[in-house]
Amino acid sequence: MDFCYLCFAQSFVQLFKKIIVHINKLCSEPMKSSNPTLKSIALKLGVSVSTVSRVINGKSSHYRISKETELLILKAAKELAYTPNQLARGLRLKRTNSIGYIIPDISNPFFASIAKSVEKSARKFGYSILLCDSEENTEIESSSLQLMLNRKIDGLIISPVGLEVNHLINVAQKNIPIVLLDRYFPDLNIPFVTSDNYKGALEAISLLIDNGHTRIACIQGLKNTSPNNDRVRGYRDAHLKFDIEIDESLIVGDNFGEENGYIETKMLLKKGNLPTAIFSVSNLISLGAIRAISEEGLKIPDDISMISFDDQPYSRFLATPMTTVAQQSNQIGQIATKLLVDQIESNRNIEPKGIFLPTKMIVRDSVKRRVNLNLKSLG
Amino acid sequence: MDFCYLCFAQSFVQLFKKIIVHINKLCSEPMKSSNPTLKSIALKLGVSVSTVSRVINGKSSHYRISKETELLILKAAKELAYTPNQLARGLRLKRTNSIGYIIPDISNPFFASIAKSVEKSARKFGYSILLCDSEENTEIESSSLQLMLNRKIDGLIISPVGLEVNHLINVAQKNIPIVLLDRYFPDLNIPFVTSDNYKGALEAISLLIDNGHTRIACIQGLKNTSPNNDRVRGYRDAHLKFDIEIDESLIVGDNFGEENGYIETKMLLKKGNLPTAIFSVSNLISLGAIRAISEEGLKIPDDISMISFDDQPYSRFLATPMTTVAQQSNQIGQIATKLLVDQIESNRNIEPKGIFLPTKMIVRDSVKRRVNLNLKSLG
DNA sequence: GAAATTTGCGCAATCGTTTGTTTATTGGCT
DNA sequence: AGCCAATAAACAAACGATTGCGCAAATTTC
Repeated sequence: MDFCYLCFAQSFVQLFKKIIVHINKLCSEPMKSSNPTLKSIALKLGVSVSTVSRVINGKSSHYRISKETELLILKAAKELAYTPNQLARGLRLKRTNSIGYIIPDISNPFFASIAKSVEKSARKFGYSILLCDSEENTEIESSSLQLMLNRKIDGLIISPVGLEVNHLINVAQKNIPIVLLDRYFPDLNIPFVTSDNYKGALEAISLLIDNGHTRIACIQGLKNTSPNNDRVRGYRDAHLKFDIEIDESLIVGDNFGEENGYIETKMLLKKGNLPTAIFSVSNLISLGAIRAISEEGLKIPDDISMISFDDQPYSRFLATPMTTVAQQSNQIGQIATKLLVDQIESNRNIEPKGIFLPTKMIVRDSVKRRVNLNLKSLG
Repeated sequence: MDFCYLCFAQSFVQLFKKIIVHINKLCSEPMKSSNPTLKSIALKLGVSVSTVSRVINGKSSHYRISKETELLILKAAKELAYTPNQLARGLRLKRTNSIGYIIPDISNPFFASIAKSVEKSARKFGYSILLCDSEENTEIESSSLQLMLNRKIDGLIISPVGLEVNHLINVAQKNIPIVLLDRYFPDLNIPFVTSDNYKGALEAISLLIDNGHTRIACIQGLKNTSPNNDRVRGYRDAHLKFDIEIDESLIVGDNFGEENGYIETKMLLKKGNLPTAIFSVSNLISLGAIRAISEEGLKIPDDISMISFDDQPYSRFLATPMTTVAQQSNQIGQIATKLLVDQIESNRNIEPKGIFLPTKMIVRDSVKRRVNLNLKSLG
């Protein structure tokens, strides 16, 4: 093995480069007192980054790090108040411990209380929430979803606007866990959690009919969303069950907001042949309806009876304490989160399933008993 | 320069290693049809990753990329539906376009409606929201904050619990933009947005006094939070202004929840020497107070008058339409977000400032005019 | 026709972690 | 003395994007 100038020169150049790099590093080091990283701990202790990482992640024994070194590192980590950079972690691990949460209106108390339980459960499971309010707008929903995907959420909980589903199918196909909340798609094989809206509506209308009402208006929410569809279906089937003809002109409205309730009620009351009762499909609609009714100088339930979906803390304190169909918003949020986390952590070999939670009729004073000739003749 | 076996062997080994690595790469390539990255575009087109990055970021001209290459890359990006991995981006850029948002109770409609405007404004400015509900618990607040910092939020909007501020000072010292919302700390030099709670309360109590009330109970929210402090201060100063003695036993309660309102009202009503009016410091407290009052068989305003802080959509429809002090929740959220984004994008050479938004008295039917002997004798 | 400039793009380091693979050291055994 | 195994920790390659610097080839200039 003779000495060789060429090779020597080459390796010398290599070495030189490395030295330069090193010097640069060292020079830039003093500046970087900002955030403690694995590197700063490693540097301080003269060990390697990997060793620090292993100790911090509690893998010392598996990688045979000596107790001595371990304690040293742990101590330094505490001193520097080290916390791992979750961006870097997420990048490497392909797992961010965050879940996306998209709802149509966070200011709607119904969604707000669900949001509370979702956030709480998620936190319990160690996940953070990335929030988006879609404003019942498919485009906002879709673009926000994309943003969340770019942020590499581990899963998605969404109350979709519902008119467009391609972006959701897309997510499911990418094998990203997803749970629908409140609104679902019967044709899609995506797990969901919602109230048994059909049964809730059926009971509500039955109650009205039992009390002698046959002309019952239904103020709808957003058409083609499952809660609305199911509630309207319950409305219809109750009529069928009691053999009462449905007056299609009494099924009105097209969104879940207060304005909708107000306008539609106004119009109902201006027309002749008044309904004797109103079935309002959401709490916000009810507020609008109440406004219209009181503006027209009518009284609930004397002039017109009313049942509202969604129970709220204030429902019992309204001018006429409202008879409502209560949903278990707490449960909905909790179960949805659990379902999602299960999917995430089991690498989704779970069969997607839909869950319907029972509703509860809360009878107060907004329904008046009515002597009804039609029913009598039926009997 | 002679030939040298040792050197040759060494470099040969090196080369061989590299080749192995390369083969591995190539073999793993077909698997990776998952998410399009800069690399996959680069590979497909036979250009370098950097070139793709520059084109995608619209820096083609600055880096003299030919129109031809640019179009090719743009086309491929569209075909593959490329979207940048925000984790990687954030890691490199030290900027995530996300802001942390911590509130004590998202199910409280007051906070829910602020949340709505915060989310909306943030989205408008191109930021995503990381949400946390602290449940009025300092520890949850503090640990969630740490989590958000680890996720490298660009800034923080928080309605702090308020009993402990070290974690907030910490954030400010790290030069991370922060805006306090609803609750602020007079002693801390941190920007905030809140209602003029003092003036709102002053007006409310003045209204009550004008109507002949002198025994006015005040049901407080969480002590030592600025909204509570300022409202109670308003309560006191109104008494001072009208030269009415303050009965300390009428200032009760200790949190913003419904239960608190219920219990404290119950106790007030059980004691002798009833107050003639109640000033309730939050909407939830009012609901509890109403519950207690109706349970005791009393009527608002005939038996007892009431003014509540926070106006809600339902306030006007309550059994007795409630006279309230309305806050501009929409504005609060918007301004707080704007303030934060300004800080973030200007590298915070902005002088921290506090903003007080005016409240508005909404007079309804919950205050009864009262002939008051004390006042007469005063006059 | 050589030198200087421009054009077009690639190399390689970096952000902070994680983890499979090496390397160096030591002690034990024959 | 020589070999093997165990121990303790470092090396280096990812994850995906950004960016300063540098290098060829093509073009212009003198």
